[in-house]
Amino acid sequence: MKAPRKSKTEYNPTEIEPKWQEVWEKEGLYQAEDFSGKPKYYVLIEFPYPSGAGLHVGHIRSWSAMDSYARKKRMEGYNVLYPIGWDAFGLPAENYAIKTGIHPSKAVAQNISNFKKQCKSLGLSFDWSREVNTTDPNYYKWTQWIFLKFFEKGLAYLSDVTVNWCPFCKTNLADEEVLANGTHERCGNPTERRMQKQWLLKITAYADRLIEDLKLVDYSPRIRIQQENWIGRKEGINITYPIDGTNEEVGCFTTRPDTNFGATFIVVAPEHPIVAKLLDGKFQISKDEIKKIGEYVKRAKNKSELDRISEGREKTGVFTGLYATNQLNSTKLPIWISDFVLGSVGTGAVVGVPGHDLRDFEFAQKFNLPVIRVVVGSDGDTSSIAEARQVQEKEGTMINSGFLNNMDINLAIEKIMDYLEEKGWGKRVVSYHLRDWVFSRQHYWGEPIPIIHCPSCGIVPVPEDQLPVELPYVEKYEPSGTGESPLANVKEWVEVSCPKCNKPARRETDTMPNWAGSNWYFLRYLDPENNNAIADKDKMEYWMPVDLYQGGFEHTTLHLLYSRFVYKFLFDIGVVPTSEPYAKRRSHGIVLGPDGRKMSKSFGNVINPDQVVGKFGADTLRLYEMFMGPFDQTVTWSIEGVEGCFRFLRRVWYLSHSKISRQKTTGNLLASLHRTIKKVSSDTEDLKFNTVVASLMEFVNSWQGSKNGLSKEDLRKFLLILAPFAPHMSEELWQHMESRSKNQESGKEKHDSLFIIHNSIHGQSWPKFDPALVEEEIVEIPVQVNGRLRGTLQIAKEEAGKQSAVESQAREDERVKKYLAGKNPQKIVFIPGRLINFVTS
RNA sequence: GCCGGGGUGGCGGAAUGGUAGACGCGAGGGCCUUAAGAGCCCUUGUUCCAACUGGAACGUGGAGGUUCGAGUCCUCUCCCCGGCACCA
Repeated sequence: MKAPRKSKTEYNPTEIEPKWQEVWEKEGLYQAEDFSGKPKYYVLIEFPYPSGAGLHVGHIRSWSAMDSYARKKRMEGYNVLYPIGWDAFGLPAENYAIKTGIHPSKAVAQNISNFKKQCKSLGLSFDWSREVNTTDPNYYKWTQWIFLKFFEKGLAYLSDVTVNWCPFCKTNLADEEVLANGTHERCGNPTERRMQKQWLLKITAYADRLIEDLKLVDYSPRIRIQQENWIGRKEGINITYPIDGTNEEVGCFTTRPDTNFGATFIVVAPEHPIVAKLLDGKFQISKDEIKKIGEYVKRAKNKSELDRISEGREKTGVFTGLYATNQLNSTKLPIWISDFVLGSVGTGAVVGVPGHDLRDFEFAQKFNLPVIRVVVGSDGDTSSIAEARQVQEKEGTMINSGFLNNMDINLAIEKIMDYLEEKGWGKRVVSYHLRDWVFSRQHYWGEPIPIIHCPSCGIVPVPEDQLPVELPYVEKYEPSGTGESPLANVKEWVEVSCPKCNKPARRETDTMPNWAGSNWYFLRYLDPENNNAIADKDKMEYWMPVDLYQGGFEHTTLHLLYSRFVYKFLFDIGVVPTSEPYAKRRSHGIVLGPDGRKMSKSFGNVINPDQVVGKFGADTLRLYEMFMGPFDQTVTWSIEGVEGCFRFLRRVWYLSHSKISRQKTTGNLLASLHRTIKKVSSDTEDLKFNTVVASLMEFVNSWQGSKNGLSKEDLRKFLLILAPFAPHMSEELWQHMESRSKNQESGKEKHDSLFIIHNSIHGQSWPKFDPALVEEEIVEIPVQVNGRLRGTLQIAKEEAGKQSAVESQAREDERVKKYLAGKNPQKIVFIPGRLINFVTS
């Protein structure tokens, strides 16, 4: 065949890619249409924090995969919404401002423009007309509005919370800023914990619904399980123990009341109310003891992370001198104080059952408290107190437990709960691992909390018509040094008059956490310019819920849970139309550097996507990111792999110019095309992008190996299924074909994009496969003797379904004969069209 | 410790309980070329027996089990990664 002109055979992505990006943008190809008659499909990716480092190849993995998915959906006739925006509040911008004096908004704008440029150079089909930015006052006006609604409904409240404090930097720290050894990541000094008034959101009020409604959505199992575990719902009972010689009692939460006959002590947290009363001298204990207790409590409360880590699990504690009574068996339980009991968990007090709980056992050992065994495990171990191995069994039988004896523990749990409730000694309760959500930050670069503190009226919400409370422009971003946000230093902003009584008052100077803006951004895409509401109701009605939400595993617990909570709240107050925001959630694995380590500047293993695009083009990069490995698993970057994808595309380019037949596509190649259409269709739907790419490659291999090549009609079909994965090249080749055929007809120059669906003569839409062609004419049937492969038959499709035909032909095979050795099989397993197995023994 | 994910050639990885290793990379050989590059063709799990056609055994972290048949299902166990971590 004649070699085509060089310019046509040379695959030059850097030339064709920017060209089509410009055309697509000019024609607004990816703008979603509100209220379109087509079925809607909302694909959501997690909007990025626009860091100074630019796009990470990890972003690109997720976004180009979803881009392919969105493109395919469009080609199938859906009205697809695939938007992007910027989650631009956050510490890095603030730290950068402290270092350089450059205002965060300026740095952020710069980073966004860089991100945008990078996105566009990848040909991602985002609807840029709906771009949102959490730091835009028109956006955060609504973040603040949501807060006011929470406040109005009593779900936002102020409370004393322990915070991480760096005494050296004089600032509060987020948990992420405190290293595992308890030091501040920036300055390396030990951090402390101290109490501070903070705003909290009552997410615990939604705990049950957040679990329950997981049934309504399609999340992958591991995501669902992680959410359930994070919420950590536990059914148990609060048992009360009267304190001897007082009118006081102490309540302990437990999930294992069956073991209560084995209780030998009670431990309360240093924060427990009874401790304060003790120190106030409300009970009859000596001054010396009070002093001792006071010292322990003080030490425990001030204990820094560093101290706690260095102590490990070593138990500490102090005896209060008080005893409580276990009303079940009238045992006296000494009351101790120890910091292994957390004030914020359960009732802040635990009943010690050292025979059946590891921590209680360690505590008992340390302070010589008795250990009683009340459950026998399935191993029949009844070892006595002295050698008691600590056991936290899941099943077993009760002993030493009065009326519970010989019962299965699960039955015993029910029985004793009934009994305790009947006697008025306990009350069934549900406890959660989930805590209320601390919603204050003492930083500059966040949404101001729209609250005013008035000396006479107290806490006063900023009236809605005064939103947004804009972040003032400041000169200094350094923390105030008192633990307040830098905003506290902006006198003219802080000092306002009270909206209620008009007297002088002060603004709240705390700002919201990074999560605030990202809780509801997917709603703003639906109506980004709206000044009267979060978004127009009809638009939300049309688009919600998000059909597919795709993001990283690291956001499974926090962001996903928080945003579901906020959305449910908005549903309850009638703002949004559905009870769950995301119909389907899938997560992707992270991309590691070529050395198998997490990409990081300090390792020098960061892959710069711009360089890859510059060398190989966006199509290659996108294809490779999907080919690397299973979408939901961690993958390692490989430069050789990128080259392989480039080679593949170049081969497509070459074959499209050279191996085209005037006749219809025949035989294997035709069957291969239809099989590929089938595979690409279903695997894309299942987000199995690595095998999508593999099947495209497989097809191109058979194209290359074919005698006559593809017909033009079938080349079009191939380009259509390639298009979501290599959009630029597909469009270029498509247009090239169009102009060749149309120039002959009409000489018309401009042609419709491959991505526009209309019922043209070429049927520009996602191609359908012919089921008849997908089936092989001649199939291979493996023949086994005793489950071992001894031969394969080539047999016509319709014959392969008949046992008689397959069996007789199989018996003819020399090797099969040899292994049967003249014996008649005792059994023949025949799976029609799949396999035959002779069983002789 | 708890929860989750994973372990398959030299490497990344395929595989509705039914021919393990698709596809890509790497490697070896050949063609093309003045040469280099690119491209094209062949080979490529291990071991052994054959010797150019082929055949056998072993083989999916390990040990058992279910099954005509197990990478896939069950039990136990080891290792790696991620998250949480004294949560009663």
